[in-house]
Amino acid sequence: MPPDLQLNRFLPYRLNILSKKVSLALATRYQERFGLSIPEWRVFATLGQEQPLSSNDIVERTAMDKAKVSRAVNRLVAAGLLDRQAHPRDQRLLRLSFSPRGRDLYAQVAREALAWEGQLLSVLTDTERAQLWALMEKLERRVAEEIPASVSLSDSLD
Amino acid sequence: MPPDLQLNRFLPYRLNILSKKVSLALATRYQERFGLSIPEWRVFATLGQEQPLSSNDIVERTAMDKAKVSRAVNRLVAAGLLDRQAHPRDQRLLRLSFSPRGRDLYAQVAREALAWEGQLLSVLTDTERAQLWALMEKLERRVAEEIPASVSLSDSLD
DNA sequence: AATATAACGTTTCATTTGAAACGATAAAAC
DNA sequence: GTTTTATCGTTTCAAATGAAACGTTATATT
Repeated sequence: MPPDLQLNRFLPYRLNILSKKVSLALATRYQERFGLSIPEWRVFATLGQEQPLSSNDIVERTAMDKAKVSRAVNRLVAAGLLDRQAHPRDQRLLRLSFSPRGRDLYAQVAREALAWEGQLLSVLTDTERAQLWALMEKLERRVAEEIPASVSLSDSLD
Repeated sequence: MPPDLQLNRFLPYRLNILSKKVSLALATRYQERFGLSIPEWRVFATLGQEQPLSSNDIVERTAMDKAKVSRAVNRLVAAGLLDRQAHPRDQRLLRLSFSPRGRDLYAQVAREALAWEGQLLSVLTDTERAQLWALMEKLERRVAEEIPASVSLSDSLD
């Protein structure tokens, strides 16, 4: 008897679809309004958390691979949105930070991203939001144990 | 004052990371054990739900674009895992179904996928699982309203 | 019926991707 | 202090990607 795999009740599948829809809806906005690609937005948002960061810091925080980060950073620097300096004590590292224009743009994009998230989450009560975070954290911890140590998160996924 | 966007409390970001980890953990298994790429596995799993299907049916059900589906189907047919016939009443459509070997392989892969999902979900109680489905469904319905009609889900995402 | 329009799946082609090689710098081993 | 090993970021190159063009078949319009 074949196993009964119901795709629309299969967590990896549903998670992929939901994540894709959310990313797409949001990406459409900041691409059209701010001219940022997804990798660029991710670099940007990461620097919004903490500055300065090296490229490698961004790789670790975003699960993008280092070539992709390198390219996104180069585009942002070329666009005058980031400043790139050498780290004074370790010449291998970059010290990436917002330029004045970058900081302004970040403020705009972040404001809009938060507003958008608010609209999305408005279908959930406070209790449900708390549940959502708790569930996602449990799953994330569990799946981290499942991932073979040899595999990098930044590996290709489809 | 800049908006306070905490990335690890920003749903699109966390959803992306979780989905990526889950897909990666699972993909690693069926790539190594069964030689299936992610697009191939998705075609396979879709046919596991219902047979026969046209390529276009698979496009709609998986949110992959039609070129990707075309390629995955061709590889699976070449590997002797799928049968491809012309639809009797509409020559434009394919009638895709498992070959005998494909059906056997699907049974194996599906069994393993379900077992793996079971391990993942074992960190949640029955109540929590029910919550998870309910929350994901609410979010998915909400985000569907947000996506501009002009944008296709199968568009590039990163 | 003849013509125009639309739908399906493949192919083409320019772009994106990421694994691996690379040069440059720093840390570790000896 | 010299040599080896490791780390950081860029570049290279082959493979994957998807938008658009295409050939084929079906449907709509006239």
